[in-house]
Amino acid sequence: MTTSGTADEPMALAAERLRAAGMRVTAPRMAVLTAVSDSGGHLDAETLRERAQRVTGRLSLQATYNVLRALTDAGLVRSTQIAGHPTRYETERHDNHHHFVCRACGSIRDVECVVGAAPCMEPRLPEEYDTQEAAVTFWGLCPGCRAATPVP
Amino acid sequence: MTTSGTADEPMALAAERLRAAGMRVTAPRMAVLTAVSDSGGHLDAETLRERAQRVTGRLSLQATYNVLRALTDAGLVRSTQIAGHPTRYETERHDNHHHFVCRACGSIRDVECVVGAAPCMEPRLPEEYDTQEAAVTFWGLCPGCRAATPVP
DNA sequence: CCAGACACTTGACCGATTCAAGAAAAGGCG
DNA sequence: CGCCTTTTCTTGAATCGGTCAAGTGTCTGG
Repeated sequence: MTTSGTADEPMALAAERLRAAGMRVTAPRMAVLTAVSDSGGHLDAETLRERAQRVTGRLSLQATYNVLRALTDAGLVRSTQIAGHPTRYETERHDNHHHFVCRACGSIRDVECVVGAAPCMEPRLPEEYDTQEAAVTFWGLCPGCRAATPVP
Repeated sequence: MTTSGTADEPMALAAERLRAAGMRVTAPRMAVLTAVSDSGGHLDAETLRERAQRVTGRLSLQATYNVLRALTDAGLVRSTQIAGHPTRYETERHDNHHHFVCRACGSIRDVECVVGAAPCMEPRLPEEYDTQEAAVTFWGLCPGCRAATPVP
C-alpha cells in the first residue's frame, strides 16, 4: 500500500523540528515543512500549498507564504530566487550548495560546493567590502533536454 | 552652458551601434542605449525610462521594455536579475563578470572574474550536463554601509 | 480551562512585467 | 522624393508573484 499507514510519521517529525526551533506547532506548518522535505526541494509556494493541502484539507496561499517566511527565518528552510522563476524552497542543509537550472525545462539540480573552500567565495574586491555569501546559479541544459535539442 | 553643445555625440554613437547590430534607429532606442551606457550600469527599466525621457521628451514604460528587450537580444545590453530587485541593465562587455550586492543599501558593484578560468564555472556535475553559464551574486555590505552598521 | 498571543482566512492591494490594438514613423523601392 | 510595408511606439488593460490589513480562530503557558 502506498497511502497512509505510517503517513503521520513525517508529521510527528515535523512537529519535533518546529518545537526544537521554538515555534508553535500547527497543522499548516507541519504540512508545509513536510512538503518541503519530501519533495527533495525546489518547489514554489503555490506547489507547496497544493501538497500541504492534501494533508490539511485547506490552506490559503497567504498562510503558505507566512509559514514559509517563518520557517525560513527559523533556519529550517532555505529560499532561492532564480531569475524568471517564482521563489523556490528547500530544506536548509547549511552546506551552501548552489543550483543548476535547465534553460529548456526549468528543472533545478543541486550543485555541491567544496565546503569552506568554495573558490567562488573569493571575489576580487577591496578589503572594505564585507562579503557574506555567494550565490551561484549555473545555466545550461539538463541531460534530457540536451538530448532532445537538435545540436546546430 | 550645460545643455546641448556636443550633447548629441553619444546619440550618434548609439545610432552607429544600433545600425551595426542591424536594428532600426529610433529616438527611444538611441536614448535608452545611451542611458544604459552613460550610467555605468545596473539601472532598472523605470530609471532608464526617466533618463531617456530627458532626451526624447516622452517615452512610455512599455517602449522602454521593448527597447531593452531588443537591445538585449541584439547583444548590446546585458540584463541581470538580483533577488528582491527589479531587473537591472548594463552595457554588454562580454567579460562574464559578476555582481556584489549590498544587503543594506542595495547598491551593485561589478566583480571581475578571471577570464576563461573562472573557477566558479566548473560545477561538480555529471558529464551529460551542458553548463553554458555561471551567474554569481555576492551578498554583503558595501564599505559605506559597513561603516554605518553597528558591529555586534 | 482560560486568557492572551500568535496563526490562519479573506480580500484588497502593489510592483514589475507582459499582452493587445491601434497610431506613428523608419527605410527600401520605384 | 514620396509611397508602402514593416517595425516600433502609445495607451490601456491584464497577469503574476507576493505583501498588507482586518477579523476570526486556535495554540500554549499559567
